[in-house]
Amino acid sequence: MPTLTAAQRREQARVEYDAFIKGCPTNQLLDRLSDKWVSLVVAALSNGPMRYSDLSRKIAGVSPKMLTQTLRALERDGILTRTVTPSVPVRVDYALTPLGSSLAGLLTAVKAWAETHIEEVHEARERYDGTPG
Amino acid sequence: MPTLTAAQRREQARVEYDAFIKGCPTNQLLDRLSDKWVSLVVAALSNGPMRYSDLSRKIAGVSPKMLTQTLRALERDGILTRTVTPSVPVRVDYALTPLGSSLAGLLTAVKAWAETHIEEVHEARERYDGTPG
DNA sequence: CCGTATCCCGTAAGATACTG
DNA sequence: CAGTATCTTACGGGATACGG
Repeated sequence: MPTLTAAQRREQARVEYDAFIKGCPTNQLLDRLSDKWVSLVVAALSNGPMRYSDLSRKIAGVSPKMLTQTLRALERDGILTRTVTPSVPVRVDYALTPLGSSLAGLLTAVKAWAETHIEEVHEARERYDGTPG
Repeated sequence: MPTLTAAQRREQARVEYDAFIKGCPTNQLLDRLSDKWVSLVVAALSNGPMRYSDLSRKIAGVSPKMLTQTLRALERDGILTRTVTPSVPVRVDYALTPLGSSLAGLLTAVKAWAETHIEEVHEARERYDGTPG
């Protein structure tokens, strides 16, 4: 392997990395799951099906755009189902699939971890911020 | 409660939401954890301490900026420690704290979920993409 | 070797208005 | 009610060069 610039090495590393995650799709999915709205939507639905307006109310501050975008992505991945009832007005229900439920369990565990350890994190931050140097 | 515009209601909802996560800091931490680089760094360190250059090699494609930024944030939150050995050249080791290790366990579980269910996700995507309308 | 500092750009995502 | 369409803006994040 000849001499490479830092940029070339980084580029090559990225290509190898991309190739790697084709065989080991962990990082692809981790990427998808590392999304604020995904966590919130899945957590919200873990208590049972919800309508679009229910979700937009529960996940306060979410714009219709992001909510729809997130719901579509999760539907595509088989995490949740979208059920349209052609009444007037239209009614749409979102529910976790069994696949989604199993994921919700893990995200709930992370949520519980946050609840349990938030004080330690706060103390760590004060310690860190208070350190002069 | 008087009539509010959609914007006003959204604004108010966001304020309440912010107030809510002050008492229930779950979402704050979830936000922090919902980061691609956080997941990768914590996962990388779950096998033991690593030096800066080790991390930048293992987490292929990461720029020095993002790596440092992520490491500092996690250090501040007490997730990992940064140990400088004043040799020449300088040596810096990063290691998970017990707090970080407990988190790593959960993230590993999510990672395992991804590995287990990636095929289902792929099938779901093909089904979704193949659906004409 | 371990970063910091700077520039810069693409895009994620919020606000807003409108439709079936 | 359940979204779509459009504009705009902030900022995440990459490239690069340099300092301790």
